[in-house]
Amino acid sequence: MRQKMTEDARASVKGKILDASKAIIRNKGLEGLSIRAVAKSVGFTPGSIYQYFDHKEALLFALLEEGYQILLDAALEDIKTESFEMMIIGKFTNYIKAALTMPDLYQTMMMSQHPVVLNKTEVLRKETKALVYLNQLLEKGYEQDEFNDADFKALGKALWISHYGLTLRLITEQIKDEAVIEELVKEQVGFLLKGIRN
Amino acid sequence: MRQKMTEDARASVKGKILDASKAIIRNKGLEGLSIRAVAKSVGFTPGSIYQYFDHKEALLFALLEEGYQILLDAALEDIKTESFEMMIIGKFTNYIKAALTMPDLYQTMMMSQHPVVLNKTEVLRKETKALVYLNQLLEKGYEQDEFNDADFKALGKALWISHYGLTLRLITEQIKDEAVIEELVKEQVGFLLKGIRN
Amino acid sequence: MRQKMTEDARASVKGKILDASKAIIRNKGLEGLSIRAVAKSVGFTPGSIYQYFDHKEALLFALLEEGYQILLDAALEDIKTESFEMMIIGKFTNYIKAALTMPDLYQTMMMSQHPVVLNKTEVLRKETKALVYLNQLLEKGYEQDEFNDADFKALGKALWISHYGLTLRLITEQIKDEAVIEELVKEQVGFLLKGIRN
Amino acid sequence: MRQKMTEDARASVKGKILDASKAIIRNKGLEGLSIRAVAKSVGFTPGSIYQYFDHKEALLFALLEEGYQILLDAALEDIKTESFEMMIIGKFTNYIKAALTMPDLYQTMMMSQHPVVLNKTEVLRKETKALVYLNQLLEKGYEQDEFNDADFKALGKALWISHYGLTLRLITEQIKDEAVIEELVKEQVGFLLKGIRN
DNA sequence: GATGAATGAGCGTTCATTCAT
DNA sequence: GATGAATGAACGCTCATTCAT
Repeated sequence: MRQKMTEDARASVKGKILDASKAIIRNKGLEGLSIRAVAKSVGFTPGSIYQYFDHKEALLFALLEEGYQILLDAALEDIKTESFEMMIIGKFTNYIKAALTMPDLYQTMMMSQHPVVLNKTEVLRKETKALVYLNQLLEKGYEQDEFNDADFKALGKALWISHYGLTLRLITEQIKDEAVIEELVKEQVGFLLKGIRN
Repeated sequence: MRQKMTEDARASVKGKILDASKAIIRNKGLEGLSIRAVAKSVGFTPGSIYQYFDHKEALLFALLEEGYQILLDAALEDIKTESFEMMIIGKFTNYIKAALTMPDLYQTMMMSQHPVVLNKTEVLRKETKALVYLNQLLEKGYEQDEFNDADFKALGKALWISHYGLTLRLITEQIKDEAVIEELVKEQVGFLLKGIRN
Repeated sequence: MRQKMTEDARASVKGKILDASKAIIRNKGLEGLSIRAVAKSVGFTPGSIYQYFDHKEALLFALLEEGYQILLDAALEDIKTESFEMMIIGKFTNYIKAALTMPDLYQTMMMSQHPVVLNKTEVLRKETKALVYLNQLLEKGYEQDEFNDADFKALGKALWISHYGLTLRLITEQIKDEAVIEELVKEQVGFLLKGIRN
Repeated sequence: MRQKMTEDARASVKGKILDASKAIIRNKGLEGLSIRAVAKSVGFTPGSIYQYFDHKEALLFALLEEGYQILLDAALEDIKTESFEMMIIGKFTNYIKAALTMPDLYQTMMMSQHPVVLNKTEVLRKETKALVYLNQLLEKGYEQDEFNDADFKALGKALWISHYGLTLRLITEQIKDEAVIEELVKEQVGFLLKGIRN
């Protein structure tokens, strides 16, 4: 019982550390994230952080893990729309908005070559969960006569890669206007679905 | 004459420094690039590097400049093909191959928010040279009846963003097999042009 | 309690650092004072100094602060004398002796144009504590009929400036003989008070 | 003959180097004076400076030499006044104004402990030329009944030391208003001569 | 006489990590 | 479990000076 409470406490402290880290990244960028800075922000001393995370890298991992969850949630969140195309557009838009709340983290995660991270983000050799879900959407669109027959797996991948490029451009070019973003998503998805629309 | 020889020598040393820098980036990543490491690699004292580059940033700039030129050359290089679609695919493939020879540099360049760099890479608000060129290709395809009427500017942008996402995925997922790459480009471009092909 | 002990230890280490710094300045001059030199002298790694002082400047500030206190104490120290003139001479002499124990520091402090330092040393636009105190002495001398009426504020300032010039000459010309110093102070003060002596 | 022309040319180049150095000191302070900076400013390369000055120190020497001459000229310059007191005040004022045109150099010169420099600036053990001249003035003032009998040597020294302190305070406190300066000199000299005025 | 590339030594500073308490 | 002092290794950078050309 005591054990369990301790576990909870541990998790809660870990959470505090992660939150502080995210705030630091938001304000000073990834290079601003130092163990010292995190410790100071949580009211700890540098050494104490190591009670919760073995290395700085472990902390970063946890951060990426969290970030990944947020993105996934954004993509899976239910959306009421008239058409599958609108739904896809809506989901991508939500996903992008989520990514834009943590640009540095998003870039780091999506470009990490660490096997554990890659395992979740890889899209060319395997499939991300989000990608699987996207394919299902396309197939349902076909079943309900919104789309023509097509190689939905390949199309889903093309859609994903396409929106990935867009997300990174939005981050780098610091475009935050939501209307503009939605318009860009619409265009990008529009061109890709143009050939299969009924 | 003497002047010019000196200029040449200078340029040659600069080249050596840049080459060493690229090698370091290739082996240890961008964070491994330190003035000390470069100096050691070319057999200089750290201070000597400053005879050729004012700051570390200046060295990085030169590196990006070089990289940008290589990419541009790859994209503009003449290609003999039967169709515009094949040409676009060929050019993207060449561009991507070039990018893959300098993955860290490519990422750094394309994600840099430094105004001078951004000025060359920006694509949402402005247009890169490569993008302008791509649009011309599409229009010519239209004039020669290969493509339907369409918003070529928007389509060009969509193509560019799409291949950009693909390039970054190839880098991150470390896919180097040229056949695979060409196949992926073909697919990606294929979906985008599907709707306007005659 | 534990807190306080730590505080003490900290202060003691800080003291060690300051002492080492003073020794270095004494032996190699102000330009010889480097974080590295200080660290080596106290048996630390350069980085460790930063646990106690945020910048090199902060270390220098602390040094000046200490020096300033020593000077002030020397000037305010009680002296038993028959006359106010002797008291003034005695105080100046003490002050100068104190300054001569830390010549570089004294010069640095008195010539610093840093606002925080200047705030304590400025004498033409404002008044130093020592100067205020000197004026009081002169006025008491007037009340007790040792001095004539005069513009005591201006006279105090003249006395201060005068002894300041003397102190710097003693430092530069490296005169350390206390008898000589006292004689010089006597002369200098003597000429300035000559006109108001009763 | 050729030899002589070369000597002249040498001197002229030296002069150019000295002028550039002074400009640098004026703009960036003494710490801004680097061989590189001087070389750049004269259109030379660093190495060339060493053809004219053996070390940086030699360059500094020459600078001090020049500065000393300027101060001396300022002090010896003829002044038409009604009284010796006014003349002394005038000469000190001129001297101070000259010093204020080269504050860093003045401080460096007056605080240098290098024997060659000290030989010219020493005032406690020996006498500067300016000091000898000041004593003559005081004696003439006595001969012409403006002043009482007194130890003129000591008084001259006191005057010199006093104005020296004032000059350094003016530099440090950055007071440049000529009216204020003259007033301060008047006061300072006034108090010292008060006791011997007829 | 001038060049200017190169050295060598040094500077202030930062940071992940360790470990005795 | 937490502390926080200390390390050790690195970083970018500056400068007086030398010397082959």
